[in-house]
Amino acid sequence: MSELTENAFMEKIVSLCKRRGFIFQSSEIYGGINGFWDFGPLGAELRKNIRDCWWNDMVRSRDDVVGLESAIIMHPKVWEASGHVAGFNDPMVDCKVSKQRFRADQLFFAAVIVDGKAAGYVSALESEKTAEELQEKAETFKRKKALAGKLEPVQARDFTQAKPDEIPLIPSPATGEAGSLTAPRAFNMMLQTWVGALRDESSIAYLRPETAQGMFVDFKAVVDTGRVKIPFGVAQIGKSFRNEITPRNFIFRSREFEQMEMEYFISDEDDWAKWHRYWIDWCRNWLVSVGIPAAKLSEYNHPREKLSHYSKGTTDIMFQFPFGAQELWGIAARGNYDLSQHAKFSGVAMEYFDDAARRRFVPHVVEPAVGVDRIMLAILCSAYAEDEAPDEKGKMESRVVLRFAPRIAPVKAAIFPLLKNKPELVAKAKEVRDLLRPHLNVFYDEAGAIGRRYRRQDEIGTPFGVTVDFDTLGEKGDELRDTVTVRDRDTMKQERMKISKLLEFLLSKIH
RNA sequence: GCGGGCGUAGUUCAAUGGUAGAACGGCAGCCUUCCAAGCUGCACACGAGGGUUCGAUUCCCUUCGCCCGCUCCA
Repeated sequence: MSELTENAFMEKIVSLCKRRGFIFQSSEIYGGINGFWDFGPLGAELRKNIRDCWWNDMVRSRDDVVGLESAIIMHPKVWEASGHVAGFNDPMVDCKVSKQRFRADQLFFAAVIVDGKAAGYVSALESEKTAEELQEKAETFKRKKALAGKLEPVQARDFTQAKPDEIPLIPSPATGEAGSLTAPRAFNMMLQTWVGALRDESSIAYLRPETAQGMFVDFKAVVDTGRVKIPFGVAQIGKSFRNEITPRNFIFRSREFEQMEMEYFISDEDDWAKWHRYWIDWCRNWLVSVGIPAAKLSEYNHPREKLSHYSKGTTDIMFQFPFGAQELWGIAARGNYDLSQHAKFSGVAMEYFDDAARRRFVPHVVEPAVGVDRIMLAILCSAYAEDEAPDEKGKMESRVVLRFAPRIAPVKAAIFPLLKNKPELVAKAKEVRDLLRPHLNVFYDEAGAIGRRYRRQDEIGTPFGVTVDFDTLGEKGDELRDTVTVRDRDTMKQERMKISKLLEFLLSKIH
């Protein structure tokens, strides 16, 4: 696809999601708020299905994974231990001309002083020889300006020490020209609030930027009570918050999002790479099981030099979004960094005692982390299709259809009376609805021509349409009495079956 | 956060310095024996705030939001 059609494709997804009640801009009546989304009736169903599938497959179907729901707001020290507080408080400086951004404490500058008078400023980024670089730049500066006199040795300072009246005079390391640098600003990606009656430094708390820390902080509690044996995992689904500078690409990057994370604890002597691979494969298979085509998935291994010092390896499962291949699921081997950090900060030993080996150790961890929102978007992008369907007169017309995997579809089956002005059809159709409703999310619709009703369901991805017609009532004899037609969303083919077989049939297709 | 583009019914679009139309969609009714049929009726919009003006959806400013490109993504 060309760039234009990729963008057009996204716009179709966005407007379908709005039109059919999957996704709304948050607070729309007040003009909206950037980076937050609401999920309408069908969106809420779709997300519930995503969460339920994950939870069933990740937790309930396994002997070695247990669930957890930790609080969104935790003790502020959690985020000091995890590194989020320090990592988020770096003051940053923007160059308005080059659009580059620098950490203020890594951007150095010095006044050029000739014969005791300040002639201007030079700047350089932190390196092994920042001082020499500044000295050389000062000499070049003096030569270019043809200044006579004695150049004093430069005194390097970092940008956090720049006085407000100096900032406009300091050249950008990117352009060499002064006047384009902003004052240092702190970019703290954590949303914060105050807990309790007082609003001061001591009452600051953060909305979690990831759910993972809950599993680490509660590690001992789970081990002591959960009857778990290494290797084992702790899984959690929940909202997380990051004050993203640029939320973009619909729900791909937002400020409030929902994560599904699992920390798989293994022995420090176990082969982490084996488990890393195991979970990458598990995640890929799971994605395929919810209807994401394997052909749109790829893997990206983070290069060693870019990994955090504690990380042994991180692999992202990438999905080919309309706006490019982007991270969908990150599988990180985090060593024992997190547990060790919490042991250090809390003073509580984060160890596991291996009864068989009579040995105590800090487990290592492999973490598959994914967002409900990104999976939802990947599913929507994978499912969207336009094909041809015949109209009443047999003429081909284009049809919009969401080809959701049945297990993920918000509505599993729609129930229709062929005509709504025939009370017998309506009554029978409602009977069928009531038969299925305790087991499946079904939708009853009698408004409009039957073809229109099929199309409406196509657009929201309902895999099956069940129609009650005159044959159901026995118009053509007992052979067909109490049979209905079941129409397949993708093939548009119909199959007639006994109402008594209907539930069994649908369940077999859906699970 | 920076630069560019854009904000009109649910959606996709039109028109206009004198307070807005269409198509599709929605709802109700009639009709209709399987793929968006037809007829009738109904509801629904100028993102927000300020300014200029006798009068602003239209011009200007601000703001919010969306899209694109940078940046960011620990």
